[in-house]
Amino acid sequence: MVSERGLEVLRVIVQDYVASREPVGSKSIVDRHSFGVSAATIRNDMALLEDEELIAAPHTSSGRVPTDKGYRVFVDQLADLRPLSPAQRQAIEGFLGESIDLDDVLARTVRLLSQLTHQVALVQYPSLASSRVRHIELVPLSDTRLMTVFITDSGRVEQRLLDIQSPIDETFLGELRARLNAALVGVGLTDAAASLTAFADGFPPERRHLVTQVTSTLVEQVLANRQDRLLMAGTANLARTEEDFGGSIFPVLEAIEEQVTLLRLFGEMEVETGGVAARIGRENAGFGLGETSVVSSEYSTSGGNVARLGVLGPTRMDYSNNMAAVRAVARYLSRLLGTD
Amino acid sequence: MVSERGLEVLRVIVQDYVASREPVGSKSIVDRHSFGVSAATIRNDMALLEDEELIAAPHTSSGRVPTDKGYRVFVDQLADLRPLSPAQRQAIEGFLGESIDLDDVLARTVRLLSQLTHQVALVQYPSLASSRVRHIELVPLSDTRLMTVFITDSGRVEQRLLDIQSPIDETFLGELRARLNAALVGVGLTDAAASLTAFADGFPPERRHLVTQVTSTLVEQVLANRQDRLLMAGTANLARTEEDFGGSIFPVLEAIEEQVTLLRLFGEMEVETGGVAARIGRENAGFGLGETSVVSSEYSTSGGNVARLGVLGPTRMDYSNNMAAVRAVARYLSRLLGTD
DNA sequence: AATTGGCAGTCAGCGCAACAGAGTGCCAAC
DNA sequence: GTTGGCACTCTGTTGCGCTGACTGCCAATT
Repeated sequence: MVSERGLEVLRVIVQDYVASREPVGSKSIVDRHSFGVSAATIRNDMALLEDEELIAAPHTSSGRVPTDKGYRVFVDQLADLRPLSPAQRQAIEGFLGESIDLDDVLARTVRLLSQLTHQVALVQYPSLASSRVRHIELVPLSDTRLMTVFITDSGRVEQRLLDIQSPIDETFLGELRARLNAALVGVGLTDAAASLTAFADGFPPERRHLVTQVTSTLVEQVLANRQDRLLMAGTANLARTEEDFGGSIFPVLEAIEEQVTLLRLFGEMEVETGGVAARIGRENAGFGLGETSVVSSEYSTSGGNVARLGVLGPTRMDYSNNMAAVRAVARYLSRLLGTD
Repeated sequence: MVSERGLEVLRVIVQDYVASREPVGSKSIVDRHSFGVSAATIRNDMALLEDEELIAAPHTSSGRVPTDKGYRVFVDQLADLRPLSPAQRQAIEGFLGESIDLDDVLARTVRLLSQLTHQVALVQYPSLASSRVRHIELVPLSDTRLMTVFITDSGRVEQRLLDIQSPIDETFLGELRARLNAALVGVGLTDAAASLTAFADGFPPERRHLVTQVTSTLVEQVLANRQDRLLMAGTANLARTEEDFGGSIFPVLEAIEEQVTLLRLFGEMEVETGGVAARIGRENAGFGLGETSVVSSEYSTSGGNVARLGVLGPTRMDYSNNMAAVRAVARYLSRLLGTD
């Protein structure tokens, strides 16, 4: 069994390795940290840690490096998430405080997060599964063009253009608008599609065609809204930390472009201590990201929607700092969007 | 002076070097191409090409590599832009043909272009400097929330949310909407901001506050619209071609994230032969992209707006293929958006 | 004047051997 | 449980010589 001091040794191995990118040996541990014991003792502890597969030696005679399992223990038991400094805190508030609308808030958030962590930052748009229709607007642009605008109570707005055959009858458009809103405002997105498909039935045959065109466009908009989107920033950090990705960042860049992968990954993350979750190294192998870790947390909006935000980087990353930053930003964002 | 055959030698050096990534020597040239002369003769030609600084030798005794100037001559005089194959052409039409709206067209375009060229693809949103206001819509969302929607004749739609103090008077809102549209529809974006600042003067003092709030939001939207945006795809290709970027793709990823840089670069590009322009290697040094080339072309929309689209990759890229692809996509896109 | 074969010279890349340095594992002693 | 000591292992570096690829030049040829 690994002793108390053994875990402490694991902690400094993780810390030193993350800081220096070099395998850490028993000698350098006693030099840099005051354990009050000799290098030989540390060596004994390290032998135990190696038995538990928490650390490993790249070559027969070199220092040790944390394994994925070692990082896991570090994250779960050893990392101290000290709160951000007041200055950092103030930076967050100052930076996000000036935002105009939801898009702007999230765009600022993702940049902020990448600056705080020096990693690739990810922010998921609030999932709209549980949000409701707030308003539907039909705007005639010309004789044969119509714009449909679709607004949810989480502040998301989506518009689409629509070409129609016959010239638009303004009066009828007003009636259609009123009836659409009457039928849909307050309805959850999951049910909205169903309501829409039956909607045209209540109209006289000569109107059906137009109404069906409009409702099917709206159905598309509902479905498009359900698909989550992802914002990203800080991809240049991948080049900086390239060696840590086992030689090539190609699969990482691919996953980033293929947002679906990252969304699935987010979806599999569970909330853990302090609301911050981490997926480490090979735990992501199924996504082609075996040398990559993701740290994420949930945030919530006034509508009761939840979404995730986090950072992605090499397995060898500064978990303490990144988890603290993710937690702080998630909390602040929840507060900002909650008092809506 | 460089002879006719000398230029032919330059062409095969560029082609072979791009294909193999290895300096090409006189022997391999006579082996792979039928010049009908001996290696010594080719060597004489190569000596001349070197005098003109069109090629260079990495080491005293190795094959030659094109210089930036060599690529420039290749692009301007030697590259044959054979049209795409019917199959490729059909792929373009099939892929872009199904698009729904402007956003969707451009998103598909950029992905298509990166697939055709295996490089990072860039598509600029149509510059709105020369486009006009088509419609303004004010949508009350609740007692104290208003959404402003701003539509241009190039099909761009932008919305913003607005909190106001006093409850909204629906009738007045209708009047405001009508007067805004009367004053602005058809006005160019460059003049719209000016019209808006004076707009509130025509209203009674008790209405001024609300009107000013609305108009200043609209001014913001006008200005935001003038800022060009850029879509990108295929960044994973940077990892594939990494060695060609002098070791690190960091500055490239940085420039990509800092869209302003790329937009300035686009802005400096002149149209050349066949409508396709290229900026090669050190010509981009001012942007921190000294080992990067950009191939781009213009496309136009029905509103008379023009914007650029292109690809970005290492100096050592397949200019023939990329220029042909950029030209074809730009032409097809112009046709698609022109018959609007 | 252009082309050619021949030949000496240059340099990168590779394999090999030797070496220094860092770190471990183990053991006997405390 | 802890410590100092010692033999052992392995990496990374350096120096050396060799090979192969190419060039540059020259004198001969067409």
